[in-house]
Amino acid sequence: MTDQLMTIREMCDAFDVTARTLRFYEQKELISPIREGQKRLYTRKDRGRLKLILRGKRFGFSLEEIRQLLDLYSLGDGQTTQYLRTYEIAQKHLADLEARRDELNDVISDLKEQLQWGEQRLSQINEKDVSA
Amino acid sequence: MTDQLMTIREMCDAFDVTARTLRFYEQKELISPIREGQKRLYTRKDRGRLKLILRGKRFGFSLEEIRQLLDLYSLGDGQTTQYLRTYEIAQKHLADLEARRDELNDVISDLKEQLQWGEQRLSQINEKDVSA
DNA sequence: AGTGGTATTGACGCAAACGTAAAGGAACGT
DNA sequence: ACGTTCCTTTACGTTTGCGTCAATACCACT
Repeated sequence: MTDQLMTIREMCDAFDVTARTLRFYEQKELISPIREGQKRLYTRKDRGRLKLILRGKRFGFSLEEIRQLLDLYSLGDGQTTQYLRTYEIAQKHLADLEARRDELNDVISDLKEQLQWGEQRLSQINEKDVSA
Repeated sequence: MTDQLMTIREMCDAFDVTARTLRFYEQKELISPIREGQKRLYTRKDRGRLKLILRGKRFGFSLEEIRQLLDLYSLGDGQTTQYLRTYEIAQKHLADLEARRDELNDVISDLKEQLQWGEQRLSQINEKDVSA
């Protein structure tokens, strides 16, 4: 299985984060590894959550916002009582993400235009250099 | 024209930021409004830059990174000596942005799956309620 | 018993990105 | 002249997200 337990060091190497970071996330209740005596052991679930945390950070979410998002993925076991609310929140998040993607596409288009404009200027300069 | 000059308050209202934020960005040389006596007056150019700043923040860029991106858009006047370096930086940013968009699309797909899964659970519950 | 490697819990430090007074100038109406 | 409103600079405070010791503990060798 992929249910391999990993030490903190293995996690650091695998995800390119420091041990301090992992303990910090744990303190903020973003992940909750098993304790074998003193040592922490990270499960597949922890790895999944960490992956989402790092993703969230890349998109400018605060750790607190990420914690809320993580809760979305951690149901399937608990009662469905609160699920309707969660569902609505998730819908909003989805809309937000899609808006972000659209905006990101716009930014990419703009940047590409700028670069093409720059390329033309560069080629003009090169022509000058050659003809001089 | 849209070359209307705006006061700091008008900017705050238009972009939903505080005056402190605008002054802070100015101190960091992200924007550079005109000075009429004591007061700041923001041009169309300033508004364009602010828009990009806020966009950048939404995607998790630091202000320092945003400053570099802004420099891309503000050439066309200065020397092209440094442009090659800037061009390379821009290429990297572009690749980064496209990777982000792809990742964002993955996240959106995942979330949609989760939601559909949730919808099925909800409809099952509703059936129970009806048959009870 | 000593040495080395890895983990753990504090605790303090720090940069980024502003918030929040404090104190004062400039323009305006009355 | 006075109060009000809007802006200014200066400067200290705060939160987030970790970095960086310091002291301690566990385990494996030798």
